[in-house]
Amino acid sequence: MKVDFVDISKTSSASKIIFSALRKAIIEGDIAVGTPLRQDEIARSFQTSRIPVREALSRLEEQGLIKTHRFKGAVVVGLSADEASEIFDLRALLEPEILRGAVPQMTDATKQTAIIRCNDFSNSSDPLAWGGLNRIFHDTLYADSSQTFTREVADKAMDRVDRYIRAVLLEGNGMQRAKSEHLAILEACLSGNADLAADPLREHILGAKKTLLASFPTLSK
Amino acid sequence: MKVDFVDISKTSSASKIIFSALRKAIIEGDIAVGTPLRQDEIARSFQTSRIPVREALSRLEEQGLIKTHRFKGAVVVGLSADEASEIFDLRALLEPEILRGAVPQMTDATKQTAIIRCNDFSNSSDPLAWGGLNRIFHDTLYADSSQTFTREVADKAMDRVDRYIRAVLLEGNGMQRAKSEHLAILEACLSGNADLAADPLREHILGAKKTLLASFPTLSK
DNA sequence: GTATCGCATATTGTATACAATGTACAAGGG
DNA sequence: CCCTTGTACATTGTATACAATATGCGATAC
Repeated sequence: MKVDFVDISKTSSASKIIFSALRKAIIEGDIAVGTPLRQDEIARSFQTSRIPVREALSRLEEQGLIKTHRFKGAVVVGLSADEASEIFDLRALLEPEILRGAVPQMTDATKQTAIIRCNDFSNSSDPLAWGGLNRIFHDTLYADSSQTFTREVADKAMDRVDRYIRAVLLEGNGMQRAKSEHLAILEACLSGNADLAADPLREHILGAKKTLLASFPTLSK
Repeated sequence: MKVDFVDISKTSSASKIIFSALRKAIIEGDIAVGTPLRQDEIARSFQTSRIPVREALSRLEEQGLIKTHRFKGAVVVGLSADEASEIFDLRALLEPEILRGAVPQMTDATKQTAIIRCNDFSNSSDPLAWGGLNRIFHDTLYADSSQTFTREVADKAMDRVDRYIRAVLLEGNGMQRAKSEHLAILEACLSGNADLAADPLREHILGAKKTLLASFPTLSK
């Protein structure tokens, strides 16, 4: 008899499942900014009561992805141009630092994966997948960093702007530019020179910010 | 008739009250690392049911202050020396950047407050108050920064190491040193030179990290 | 017409009740 | 004696029920 053993203690509770699903839907832009999240409706969708839904909403609010008003419910939070700009500046501060720590630790396996992920992104012809592939590539670069707390922070910062990045990749030459910048960052990582990799990453993020801000009026409508 | 009008929509729900109280108790070290948080017990303490308690615990876990295990409950999370070290590095990255943005915006009122807070800290003879006064001083310096997201991140980073800082201020010459370093930072801020202020702040934080790590074996027991 | 009030409905916040799971300890078999 | 197993208790996870509040609409007074 063959059994796929799973650690049952790691199976998710309803509230965690709901949290993850809502988080994903929000950051990917599947639930538009300003959309009210009705507890009852969500509960029915997941076939549960409102209790785990409320716990998921508490977590989401703590992440800043939604905002609740007492007795009035929760709505998806958006960003002003200034807020988006600030978050990109924060990313430009954090991620190069993470990469600087990750590069010296980078295993060959990770390097191979990074190459593949970079290609996946460059070769994808499905615009809906670009946002996810972009994020996966970045995450792979940071994978061997031991700065777990900083990575979590960077992750949450990314969560907040993810949907805007997706939008930007779709217009203008955003995708074309990202491709070539990714390639430059990747090569620096493969060469093992951390400082050499951190700089283009910083420019990559600040460049994305500029592109985003230029088209922001169109996005926030 | 005179009435103190309050915005009732801003009154807190039970879960928010419980969250704030537990958060404060945890970061100030009043609840030791590893302590299990019993829902029933907390609910009785606040005279509520377990529902709002669970929502508060969800928020706390999302902040990383506690960790829950399915069907086994929640415990207060502590830090290894490495993790603490990493968070100080993050603070050393973030807070000087926040200060750099805040100094040019700093109002006279804030400057006056900062002077007072600096004195409050220096003159306090109650060791139990040092941790709080230290944090208030830092917060005052950042008050006029417009980088709200970054400040929130820095706040949460501070939450995670707050209790260790309190411990460090109590031993050795930690307090003496903090006093003089605060003064140097304050003066740079008052002079209006942001770059001049950011550097000693960075050194202040990295110095605290060093002091902390030196006494860490004693602390984490 | 318009402004206010009162009520019906929708929605959230919380208490209570029950089900599922972990834990500790005693009973029994080897 | 040691190991396993069963069982009672403690604790968590979730469903249901109820209370508190918001919202929209029609009635009424002016």
